[in-house]
Amino acid sequence: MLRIDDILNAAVIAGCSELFGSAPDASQVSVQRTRPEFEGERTVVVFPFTRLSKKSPEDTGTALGEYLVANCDDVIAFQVVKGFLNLSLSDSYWINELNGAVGAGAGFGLQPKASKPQVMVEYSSPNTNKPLHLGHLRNNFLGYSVSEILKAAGHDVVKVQIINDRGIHICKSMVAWLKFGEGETPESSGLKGDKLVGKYYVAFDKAYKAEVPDHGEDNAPILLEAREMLHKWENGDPEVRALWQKMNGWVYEGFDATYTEMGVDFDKLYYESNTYLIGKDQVEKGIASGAFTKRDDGSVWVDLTDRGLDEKLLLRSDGTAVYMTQDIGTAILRFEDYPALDRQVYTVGNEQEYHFKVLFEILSKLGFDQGERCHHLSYGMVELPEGKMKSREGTVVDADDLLAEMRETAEAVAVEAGKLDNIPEADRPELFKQVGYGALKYFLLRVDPKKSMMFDPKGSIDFIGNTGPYLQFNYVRSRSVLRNANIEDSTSLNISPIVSLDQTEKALLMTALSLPDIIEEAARLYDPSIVANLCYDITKSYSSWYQDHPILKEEDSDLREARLAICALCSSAVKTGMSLLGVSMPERM
RNA sequence: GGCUCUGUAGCUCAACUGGAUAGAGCAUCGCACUACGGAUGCGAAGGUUUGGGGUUCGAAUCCCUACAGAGUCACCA
Repeated sequence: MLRIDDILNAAVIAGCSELFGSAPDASQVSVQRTRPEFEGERTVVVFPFTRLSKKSPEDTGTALGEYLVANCDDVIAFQVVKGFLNLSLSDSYWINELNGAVGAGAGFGLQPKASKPQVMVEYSSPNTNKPLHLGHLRNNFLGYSVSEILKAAGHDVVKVQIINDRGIHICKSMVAWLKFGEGETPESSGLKGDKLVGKYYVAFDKAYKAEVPDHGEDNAPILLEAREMLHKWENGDPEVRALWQKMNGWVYEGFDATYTEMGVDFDKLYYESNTYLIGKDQVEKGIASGAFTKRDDGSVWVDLTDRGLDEKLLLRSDGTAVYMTQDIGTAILRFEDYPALDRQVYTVGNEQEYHFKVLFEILSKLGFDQGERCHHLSYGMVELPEGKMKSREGTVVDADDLLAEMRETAEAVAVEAGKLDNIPEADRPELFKQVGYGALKYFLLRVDPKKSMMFDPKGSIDFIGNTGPYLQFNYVRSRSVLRNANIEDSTSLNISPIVSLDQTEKALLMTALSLPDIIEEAARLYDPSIVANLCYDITKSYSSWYQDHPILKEEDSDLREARLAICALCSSAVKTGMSLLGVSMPERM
């Protein structure tokens, strides 16, 4: 909240106590921004106090308003409308805030580094035989953005992913490559490694389906071969392991290229082939401590019915691990790797909500108190106009294709608008990425993560209206103004306290100044959409203000300086906010 | 069937977590126009917040209920 809000909160409580003889509970005090159609900037809702004052809302508001004007230096006037007490703050208050924020420079809105507990964020974690698609883009952008937001809020963040590099699915691709591949490699085919392996996964499926009518689903020869290969892999067969490493290597090269394009990164990688066995020991410990129970058939279960959940299998009767077993092991491994870790955040689709509820309960049951602080960053599916993406129907939107399309669209729009004359040839590819990827990231992140969202590939993404490029365009314009004013370091701007600001300017300032609160809230809720919406609010207000408030042409030098500062603050706040979404802002476009 | 989530303008999304007359963008129509960068700004039109009850000064938001959609409830991952 704004600095003034703390003061107002306290003053309202003190005022009630003095005027009405008893103080309201802190939770009853609500200070919010005044709606633009009314005079003033901050509003106190007075209904809760009528019980104390035993007066009408209007009289209560008036009494409180008079008290606040008398006792708070920055409150210069008030107005009561129905049960709402609207307060006008002094120009000097806003100038002070503006000076403070501009003085903080690029650090405005950011908490000191590592001033809060260490958090691990897991995201991406793809299957290694399918290329990345649109759903992964939402996952990656979300995970990356939440990591950046947590950092900005002062947490030390460790970005990780678990790579699903073993199992029957990998063996399927390997079998198909041996049978049909004729030694094809990324180099020989010119295909990206992940695409090449994906191609053989599809080839396997095709061959398998052809065999099913004659042999049945469970006895198709090619499936038996894959199972045989999985056995060999588990027994460490050197040839199988070598092939496995070769093909996974191709996939990683392909994925890395895509991650680089997306602008996401990881501090540490976990591989399922290294962690899939470690959960069993933890399950054994759980049996010993009484957290889990072993049944007569040898299977192991956890009973969570007292927590409103079900019983869940942790080890099969033959002693082999299930998915949950691995996740328990991996989670505990991570707590061991990072002893200071306060919690883990898992960026995984909402179809696994139940799984993570169970996982966190189990961690608590095993004595890890971090369990109750862990968070499943659950997100909804990205749907197409014709419904869900289905590989069988060929409606999967490939990540690399989409990124390329965004670059091309950015270029086409720039050419169409005749914007490239002043952009050196060498800088253009980078610019098209900034604009194209900015549009895509903003589009995917401005929606509340938990909601499923609609993506229309044919309509593509607009570059006007509430879009990434609109924010970039206004950023570029404000940077241009600052350049023309020869302002290299805006922290040196210092606004005279005698400048008078109009209502539009105060409202704009109020919006931009809320960046620190919004970052904190977004970190608390693990929700980048709040940051995206703030960036839009600032930009929209800025653009409207810019239209009829001359900056460079303003003749009053104090006012000119103040407007330059507003310009600097808005552009800096939006740049910071957008960087938390993984969107980089061009200087020219 | 049990549990979870969602339902807001023609479409895509907001609404400070219970506050004032529910706001933006797109699309439609109109206005500004040699613009400190027009990838702009302003305005019009568009709503019984899925229906029905309830709680209270006050509900898109909380409770109950009906309806619609999604997910989940595997010795799958």
